[in-house]
Formats: sequence, C-alpha cells, structure tokens
Amino acid sequence: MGRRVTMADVAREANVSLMTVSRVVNRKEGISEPTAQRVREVIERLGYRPSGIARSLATRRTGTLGLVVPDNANSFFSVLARGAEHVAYQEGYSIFLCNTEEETDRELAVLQSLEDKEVDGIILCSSRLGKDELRGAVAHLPFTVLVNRRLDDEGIGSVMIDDEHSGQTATQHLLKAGHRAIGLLAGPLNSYSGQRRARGYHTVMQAANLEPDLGWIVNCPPKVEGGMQAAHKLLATHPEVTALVCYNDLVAVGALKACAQMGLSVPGDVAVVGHDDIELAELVTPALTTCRVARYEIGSQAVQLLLEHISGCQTGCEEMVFRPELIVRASAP
Amino acid sequence: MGRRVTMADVAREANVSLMTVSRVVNRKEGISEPTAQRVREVIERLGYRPSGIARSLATRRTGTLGLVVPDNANSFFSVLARGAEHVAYQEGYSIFLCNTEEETDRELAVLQSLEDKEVDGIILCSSRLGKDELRGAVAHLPFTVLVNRRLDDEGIGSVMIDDEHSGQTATQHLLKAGHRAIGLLAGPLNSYSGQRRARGYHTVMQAANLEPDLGWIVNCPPKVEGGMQAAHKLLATHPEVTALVCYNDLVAVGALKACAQMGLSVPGDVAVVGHDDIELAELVTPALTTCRVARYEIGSQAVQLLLEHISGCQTGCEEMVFRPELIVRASAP
DNA sequence: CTGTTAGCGCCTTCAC
DNA sequence: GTGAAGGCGCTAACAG
Repeated sequence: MGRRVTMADVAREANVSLMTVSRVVNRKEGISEPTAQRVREVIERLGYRPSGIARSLATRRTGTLGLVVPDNANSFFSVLARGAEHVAYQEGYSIFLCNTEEETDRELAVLQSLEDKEVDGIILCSSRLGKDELRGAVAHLPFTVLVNRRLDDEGIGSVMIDDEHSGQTATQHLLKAGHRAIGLLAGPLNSYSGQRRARGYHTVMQAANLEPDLGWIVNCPPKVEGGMQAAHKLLATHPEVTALVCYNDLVAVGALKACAQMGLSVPGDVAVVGHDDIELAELVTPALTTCRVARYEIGSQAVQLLLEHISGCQTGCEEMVFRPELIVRASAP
Repeated sequence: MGRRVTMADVAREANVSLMTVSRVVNRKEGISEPTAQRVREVIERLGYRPSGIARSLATRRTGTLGLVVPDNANSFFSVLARGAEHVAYQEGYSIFLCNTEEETDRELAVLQSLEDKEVDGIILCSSRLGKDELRGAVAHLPFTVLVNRRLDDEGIGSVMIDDEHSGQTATQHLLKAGHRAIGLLAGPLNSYSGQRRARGYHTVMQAANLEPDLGWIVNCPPKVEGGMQAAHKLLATHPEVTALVCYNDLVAVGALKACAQMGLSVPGDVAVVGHDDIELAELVTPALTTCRVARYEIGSQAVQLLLEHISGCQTGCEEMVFRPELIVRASAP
C-alpha cells in the first residue's frame, strides 16, 4: 500500500508552494490561470485527493452531522433520515446515523461519540433523556436541533410535531362519528409526544363531558406487537369501548390484528385511528385512518435549520412546528 | 465559545508531559498508578475529551465506516442499516449513511466523499456501477464489502443473496400449485439481483417444458406504484396468466392492488409471490407468500466481515451467501 | 499573485 | 516510568 499522495508531492512536482496548491484545490481566487492549470494537471496525474481529516483539523470543521434516532428500522425514522440526508448531501455534508434503541445509556453514548468525532451539528430525535442530562449532553456541540422536544437554551433549535393537536383531531373525529367510549393506546409512558397526544385526547373528552375510564388508557411499546397486546387487554376488559386512538400506525396495526383475533370487525365494532401515516397505513386492511406527519420534510427542515445556524446566517428561526393532517380511510370513516 | 480543552492543558495542570496524558487516555501500560490517578482526576475536572480528528490524523484510522444504499426509506435497506449499525456500535465504529437514489452519478459522488472522509471501510449495497467504474471507485479504500455484487479483486468482500435460488423456489412453488402461465414482474432492468432471480425463473420454467410468453415478463421500478402499473399492463394484455413472481414485496403489493382494481381475486384468480419479507408482507391482505431475506443479518455480517479485514485478522472468508427462505402465506398457498 | 511561518491536537520513536 | 522532538496533511495569517 503505497504512501498516500500529499499536497507536498503536488507542490514539488508543480514547482509551487503548498499554499498555491491549497488555493487551487479550494478554488480560492488570486491564482493565475496558467499556474492553476499546471497544478490541476499535476493533481490529476498524481491522483491527489485532499485529506478531509487534515483539513478538518486545520479548519475545525468536519462537514459531518450526527443524526440520532431511536430505530432506523422504524419507517418513521428511516424516512426522516432520508429527508435529512437529502439536504445534507446537497450542501456537501455527510451524516452519521446512530440508533439509540430507546435506551438512555446508549443515547448518551452515541452523543458522546458524535462529539468525539467533532460533528458540526446534531439532530436528535425523540430523546428519552431528562432535561439536565440532555442539556449536558449537547452542551459542547456547536448547534443541535431537537426533533419533537424543546429546550429553551441558546444554540438549540427544535422541529416540533403538534402532537396535542393530533390527539385532539383524532379524538374529535371519532366523537363526531358518534363514539363515546374511546380508548387510548398511548405508547411508551416516557414518550413526550405520547404525553402530548394524550393531553389532546383528554382535552377533547373533557370538553365533551366524557370522563374516560382509567382502563380505557393503556401504554404500550410503539410496535405492532405492543399494540396488539395492549388492544387485546383493553378490549377484553372494557368491551364498552368502540373506538381506539393509537400512538402510531404500528400500534394501530397491532390493534387491527387484535380485533381480527377477537372477532371484532373494524370499523363496525371498533374504529381505529393511527398516527404518522407510514406506507403501511394505506396498505393494510382496512386502510388506516391516521394523522399524517410529514416525516421526510421534518428531516430535511431539521438539517436546513441546522445548516443555517452553522453557517451563521441566522434567520431568527429556532423553532418550527409541523401540524399533522387527518387522513380519513376505512378504519374510522 | 471557550477554547477547547486540549491534552496540553491537562498535561500542564497535572505536571506531567503530553505523553503521559496520552498514555493514560489510551490505557497503555507503563504508568504508575498514582500518576495515572492524578491525570484522570485532572481530565475529569477540566472536562477533557480527546479530539477524534487529531487522533485520526496521527493514526490514519478514523473509526468510521461508510454504508451506501439506494434508499434508506426502503425498508429492506433501513433494516440492513440497522443491523450494520448494531455491530459497528458494539465495535466502536460510527457509520456514514449515504443514499444513491439508484443514480450512478450520485453513487460515484458519495463514494468519493467517503474516501475524502477517510472511512476505514465501506459497505456498498446494490451498486449500479459497471465493473470498471466500481473497481476504480473503491480502489483507494482499505477494504470494501459489496452486498449482492461480486468483484474478484483483492480487498473486496461480498455478502450475497442467493437470488437465483429464490427465483427457482418461488417459481417452483407456483408450479407445484398447478400454475402454468406464470408471469414475472422483474424489477429494474439493470438490477443484478433482478437478473439472477429472472434466471432462476427461466431455469425452472424450462425444466418444466414451459416456454414463457415474452409478454409475461415485465420490468418495473421496485416500488408499489411500479408493481401496480406493471401488473396492470401484464394482466390486461395476458389474461391467461394465473400467477406472478415479483421482484420484491413492494412490487408484489402493487400487484395486489392492481388485482383488486381489476376485480381479480388473490389467490383465486392470480397467485402472487413477493421477495424479501419486509414487515408489510404479513400485514397486507392477503398476506404475502414471499422469500424471506435476512436483511438485518446481512447488514451485521457485512460489518463483521469488514471489521475482520480492517483489524487484519483474516479469517480467509471473503464471501458469504444468504439463501432466502420461502414463507408461505395466503397470497400463494 | 505567490510563498513563509505557525499551528490544528495527537501519536510514534526514541532517549533518559 | 516518563519526557522531548518530530510529524500526520492541511490552512490561516501574514509577508513580499
């Protein structure tokens, strides 16, 4: 494995100084065309490629971003990642993708490793960290964008989903369809978005003078399996329930499965509303009524926000809110 | 933004040399316990964190890998990425995730950028590059693992899916069920795996003395939409076809939709077999019969292979083959 | 327009 | 056990 071609090699071969080569490589002006031509020719001939590492050390910029998600296998985050990568690529940045598996230890570990890698910024999705832990973890980063989490600190932007509104919209939709006993498959207990959606649910129920039974609300892991078990439990113990507001589409699909197993028809016996509108939603039977979240755009806007701050051209915008849109399909017409 | 704490700061504060600090940080032996203790204490107090960049420049190792996929929003690759990241994380590596969008220009561009970032290795999925282009693109990388592509070069490993076998298995399954007019929704024309699956299909058909009509084979983009249109076209012009072998599950779901639109029952009028067994497969109606590909394992094994070579402990294994398993569900019993 | 001088923060190789 | 010098490959800040 021959020694790497360095800038010094090019400089020597072209009879110029390091700086001249550097200027040509970085397309800075102030180089005569003939010289530039010659340098370029040598670069080509020697197959020289600048070392990103060395450049990063000198400039203190790496051209990399960190994207931290709970689980890239979850379609919500894989699409978000896609949107993020799209903008990053356009702007010449690369993205480190990290999964936390919903574990706070691992979240801290990946944030640490991203800091060690000296990324220029971080996008952190659905952090499970407490306020102070979170603050400490991102304190040394140049800039951070939180997805669906807020922290009123300098240098920390947010891209929010209006979860409370989703919770309200979903519940209202069922109310209008005549449902009274509406259950809530609330997702993980420590999920902030879950808490906000639950608040929306409660607001609407109260406004309608309905007091949800404690048993109507069940927490569960945000997966198909989790939704299935939770729905099973809820519907078995509370047969009066005729509708379910679900934490996300995976949970809703789980509910669909549970209903099928219990011989309950959807939406005949039980109406189901999901959240997110992942691909799955319109492909299952019955197709899911759900709150569509612009996952791709959230990813791309988060990067946009991050890059604006990195490049210093403050737009003043530190927060951005996405409001989900109710998509009515067969599971809750 | 205060100046970063450096090794020199720690050294000064602890009254030792840079080297001593370095040794403590890297847990090298040859440091007396009291000194080490003192250094650690200062590191803690000052909040010192080693600079990954500087270390990389000195060691020529970055502790990063590149993962190149066509589209992370595609569940096949998002799960593969998950598996890859899992092993990488365990071994202390970070992963750059890059999407090519199936464009060769972009594939070359991201490979270039990964080289510039000096990743320690690359995993490249379903490259659309020609043999020589590919060879050139990965020539300067320490080691590369190709997913579902082979290149008999030094320093290039492969994790293959036995696509030909899948094509055979799927076709055979339909043949055994009594189908004779079996169509093929073959995916993108330039997909190597598509070509191999098609070969498997042809082999089995020939062995059964069946000559597929040219119109029974239609290429399409590997998405739901693509499968739907292709199935529409195929079934409209060739009503004699009673079964479809599909490039992947998304295409198969598209076929399901087309059948529904055309008033054809599945599997009654048309049997459908997918490929990959993504989550979707068992959740659509009817549930898809499909060839399960161990996506997560492919990702994790690819990284394993990569890391073995990087760390030099050659196991001799440069290639690994995954054979898909037929999962029989309702769409083709 | 081009070159020189200093680092960026750490590790390797040798001395002591 | 510990330290001093030199270098990894590049760029910023000044000269000329």
